[in-house]
Amino acid sequence: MSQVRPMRADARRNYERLLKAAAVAFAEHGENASLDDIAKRAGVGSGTLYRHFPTRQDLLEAAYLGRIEAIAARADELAAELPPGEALTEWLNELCVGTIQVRGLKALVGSAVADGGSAALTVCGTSIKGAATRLVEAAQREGTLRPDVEPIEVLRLAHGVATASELADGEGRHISRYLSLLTEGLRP
Amino acid sequence: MSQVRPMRADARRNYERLLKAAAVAFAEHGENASLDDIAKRAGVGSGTLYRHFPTRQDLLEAAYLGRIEAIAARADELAAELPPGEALTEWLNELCVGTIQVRGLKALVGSAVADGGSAALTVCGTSIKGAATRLVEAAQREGTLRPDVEPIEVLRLAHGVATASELADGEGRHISRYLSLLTEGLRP
DNA sequence: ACCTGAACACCGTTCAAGT
DNA sequence: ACCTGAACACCGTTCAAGT
Repeated sequence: MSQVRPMRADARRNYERLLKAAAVAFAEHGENASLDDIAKRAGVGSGTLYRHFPTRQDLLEAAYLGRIEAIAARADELAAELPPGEALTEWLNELCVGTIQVRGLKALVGSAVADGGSAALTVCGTSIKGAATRLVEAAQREGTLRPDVEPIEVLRLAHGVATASELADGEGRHISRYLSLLTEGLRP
Repeated sequence: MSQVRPMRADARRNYERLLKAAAVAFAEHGENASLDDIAKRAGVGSGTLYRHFPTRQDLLEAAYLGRIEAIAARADELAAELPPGEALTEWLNELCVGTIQVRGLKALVGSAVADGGSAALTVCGTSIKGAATRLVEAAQREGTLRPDVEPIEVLRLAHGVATASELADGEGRHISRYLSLLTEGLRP
C-alpha cells in the first residue's frame, strides 16, 4: 500500500470539480459523455482532466464510487433483515434497478464484473464482489442456492438480466419478472 | 409495398463494394468501425456511403443480413430434427454463440430485439422474431415451456445470457451453462 | 508540482460541383 | 440519378509554456 501524500490545494479543488462535473455529464449523456465537455464544465483545462484521470474508465469509476459503495452497504442491511435467499434476490433486484436507472452506471458495473486482469483490481469491482460473495455464500449455506455457482457468476447473470430488461423497455419494469426466472434456475 | 426499381449500374456496384468493405470492417473493429474507413476501403466517396446507408444501423443490418437469415433458417432445420423443447434450446445456443463470435453481430441482434418502434420493423428483426416464435410456440404446445412467456422475451433473455457469457470470458465458453440455468427457470 | 490551452489526428456528416 | 471530396463541427489526447 503506497502512502498518498496530500494533493496541493488547487489540485484537490480541480479534482473535486471534475468529479462533480463528470457525475452530471455521465448522468445526462451516459458513459460516453464528452471528456472535453466535462473539463469545460469543471472550468479546467483538458490536460488537467487527463492528469487526474488517465482513462475514461478511471473517471467513471471515481464519479460513481459513492453509489457503488452504497449498493455494497445495502447488501449487509438486507442480510440483517431477511433470510439469506430473499436477501440475495432483493439485493440483485436493487442492483439491477440502480444499474439501469442511473445512466452510465451499467457500463461501470459491467466492466467491474467482467473477466480480465485489471478490472478485478478496481475499487468498484472488489466492493461489489465482496457484497455478492457474502450474500451468495449465506444463501448456499442455507440451501436455497445451488452450491456450484460462484458469486461472480451470479453478478454476471444479474447483469445479463439487467440487459434483457433494458431491451424490453429502456427502464426497469421487467427486472423482477426476469430475475425471478433466473432465481428459479438457480435453485438447488 | 413500394416497388424498387433497379439501381443504376455504378450505384449497384458501389452498393455491393460498400457491403463487402463493411463486413470486413465490422468483423475487424466491431460495430463502431469507422464509416470513413469503410468508404475508403470500398473506393467510394463518403457521401456515397451515406446515400446508400443513411445510418450506421442501416449498414450494419445490410452487411449482416445473410448471417441473420441463416440463423433464422437454422430454426426450421432444428425443428425438423428435434423435439420442440430441445430444438429451442439448441437454437438459442447457436444464436448466442454466433452473436458473440461474430464481432458487431451482437449489437445488431440487440437492437433487433429491443423495444421501440422502428427496430421492430427491420428485416433482421422480423426474420429472427419469426424464427423464435415458431420454436417457442411449439415448445409451449408440447408443454416443456412456460405458457406465459413471449417469444420476444425469450430472445431478450437469451441476449442477456450472451452478455453474461461475454463478461465471463470474451468468447462463448459459458453459454450452454448459463443458458441451462435460464432453461430451468423457463420450465412450466 | 500542477495547470493551461493550442495543436494534432481522427471521425461523422453535409453539400456544392461535377458527370 | 448518382458520385466526389472538400468543408465543417466535434472529440480525444498530447505537450510546450507558464505559474
